[in-house]
Amino acid sequence: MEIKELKETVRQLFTEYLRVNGHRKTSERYAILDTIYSIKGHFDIETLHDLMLNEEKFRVSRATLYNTLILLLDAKLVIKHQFGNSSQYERSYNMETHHHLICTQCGKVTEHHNEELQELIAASPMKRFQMSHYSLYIYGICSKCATQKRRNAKINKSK
Amino acid sequence: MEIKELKETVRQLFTEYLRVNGHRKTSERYAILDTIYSIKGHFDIETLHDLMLNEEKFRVSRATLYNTLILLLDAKLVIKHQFGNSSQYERSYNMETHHHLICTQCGKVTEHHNEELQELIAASPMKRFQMSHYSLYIYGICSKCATQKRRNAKINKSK
DNA sequence: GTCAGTGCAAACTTTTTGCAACTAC
DNA sequence: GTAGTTGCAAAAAGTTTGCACTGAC
Repeated sequence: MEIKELKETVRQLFTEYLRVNGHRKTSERYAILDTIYSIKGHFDIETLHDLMLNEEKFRVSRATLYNTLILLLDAKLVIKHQFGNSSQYERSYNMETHHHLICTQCGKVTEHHNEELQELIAASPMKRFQMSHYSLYIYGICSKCATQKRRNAKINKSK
Repeated sequence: MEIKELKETVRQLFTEYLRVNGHRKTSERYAILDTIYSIKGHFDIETLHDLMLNEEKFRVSRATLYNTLILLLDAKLVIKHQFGNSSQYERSYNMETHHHLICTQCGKVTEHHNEELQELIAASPMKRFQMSHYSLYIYGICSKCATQKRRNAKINKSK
């Protein structure tokens, strides 16, 4: 799906969500949704705020960002992660499910695809619990940090 | 393993960790470790602080709790979660791997065991990434909240 | 005796809240 | 016109930091 088409679709979904739940259609809300669906990876409130200001020349308060994100989470158009210090968000409509590799050394987050795993998690039988979605965070050392570590070990050895 | 035996083991592991890394063996550190290994589920700093004060009659500052938890994380005797508002911690030595079911309605967290899933995740091939551990958070509605929801829906209907 | 570790309070960061002004309906 | 929404600033909540004092080595 093209980006323009995608944005149109989520905009419609959001409109429907707002209608059903009796919320108002404000320009801020649509501008936020639009910006979010221009971002490929994760983002936090700070980044979103700056991006809207610089790229879209649209200024919204942080309070509105927090408020709107609650709606978007509820509308299932965005998902929330909590690695790092601040909450991270990510667009979720039409996104392939993916898992997160988090480097405990440098904090870098990369995506990891594994269909077999996805299916097994989705099909995992849970007593008395209705799953809506899930997050898998895999912690470890990324290749860059591993190389660095080996290099440091070598230096220390030769000292 | 009995709880007393477990505490003794982790105490030895921690001692070894402190020795190797040139840290001092303080009564605070051992008291914290001991309290943590008395807690079965998750806890946050606040809870740990109160528990030490009330159960063990041991007063430590929050700063020391944060400092010590960094050591315990590094020593792999504790793992950290980030659901909810504050960071959650959990003892990790000799613990069965488990996944977390998080109710998006009431925030309640329960454990979920699934060996097949565990093994598949542990064996999942990842390019250029050395996994150390992982966390699987499954979001949804717990049975209690689901019942509540059905009840509310019924009331609204009959209105 | 020395310096890592501790407690305390202040600082900082992220998120929430109260309120006046605004605007979608 | 009314009530939901916004922006702002203040407050709250969680975590980190600076500094004087303490105690492990």
